[in-house]
Amino acid sequence: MKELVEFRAEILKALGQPTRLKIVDFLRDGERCVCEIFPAIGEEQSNTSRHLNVMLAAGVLSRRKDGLKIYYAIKHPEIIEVVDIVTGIVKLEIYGRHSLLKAVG
Amino acid sequence: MKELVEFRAEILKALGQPTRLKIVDFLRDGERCVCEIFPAIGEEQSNTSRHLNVMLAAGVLSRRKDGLKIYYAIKHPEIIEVVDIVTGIVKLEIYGRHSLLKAVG
DNA sequence: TCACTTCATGACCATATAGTCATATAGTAA
DNA sequence: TTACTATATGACTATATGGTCATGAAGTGA
Repeated sequence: MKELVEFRAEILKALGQPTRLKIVDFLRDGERCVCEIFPAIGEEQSNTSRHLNVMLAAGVLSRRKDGLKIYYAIKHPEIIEVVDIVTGIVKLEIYGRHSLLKAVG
Repeated sequence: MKELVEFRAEILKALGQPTRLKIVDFLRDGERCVCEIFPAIGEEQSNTSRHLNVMLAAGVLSRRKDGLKIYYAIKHPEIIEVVDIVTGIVKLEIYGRHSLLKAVG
């Protein structure tokens, strides 16, 4: 059986890729079909489909079928929290690096 | 210049690997030197060193030298938050899957 | 039936990653 | 100096990943 640490890593890894993060950002306001997602993030449909599947498998997204369209949504609101906290950390990091640059040169 | 989305992905990716997650878990209580970390997580010294470097570069860990030893610590308390939230999500996921298994057969 | 739309997937390629082993580097202490 | 400890890194291997292009599968509607 898969270890807890591997499940945790799988979720974080699923979120730790620029294209997938863009998808999560786009899904913030609610579910969207693939046909809306891939133009919004500027990626090919096939590539988008693969990334959606990675996040679906990790438990990051959920999926709903409606006729021809397949709607993906963020599965747990906690995912948004995680992404927001990380965004905050990045801002701290960037501020820190800029201050350092200023201090050095 | 690197995009914000890439910084965010870098942090999440740095956390999204079982060996690195074990390191973060071990560093919860405060800084530790490499010589404490690698036996604690059961990995080789060289491999541990590489993973520490990945997290250092991503801004997940900080580093402090003291004589021969190098102490690593979690750089931002928010990292712990992220990891904890993800652990919560995993528990929801595992519960969901088990319920499904029970419901199915 | 046929044409069309939406999404998933097979085949493939280039690159990245995790890990191992041996070695280099830096600091300590005799 | 020499010997030792702690950490980092070069060289390498096997596998994973992200992406593209072409095609398949499923649903819709004429």
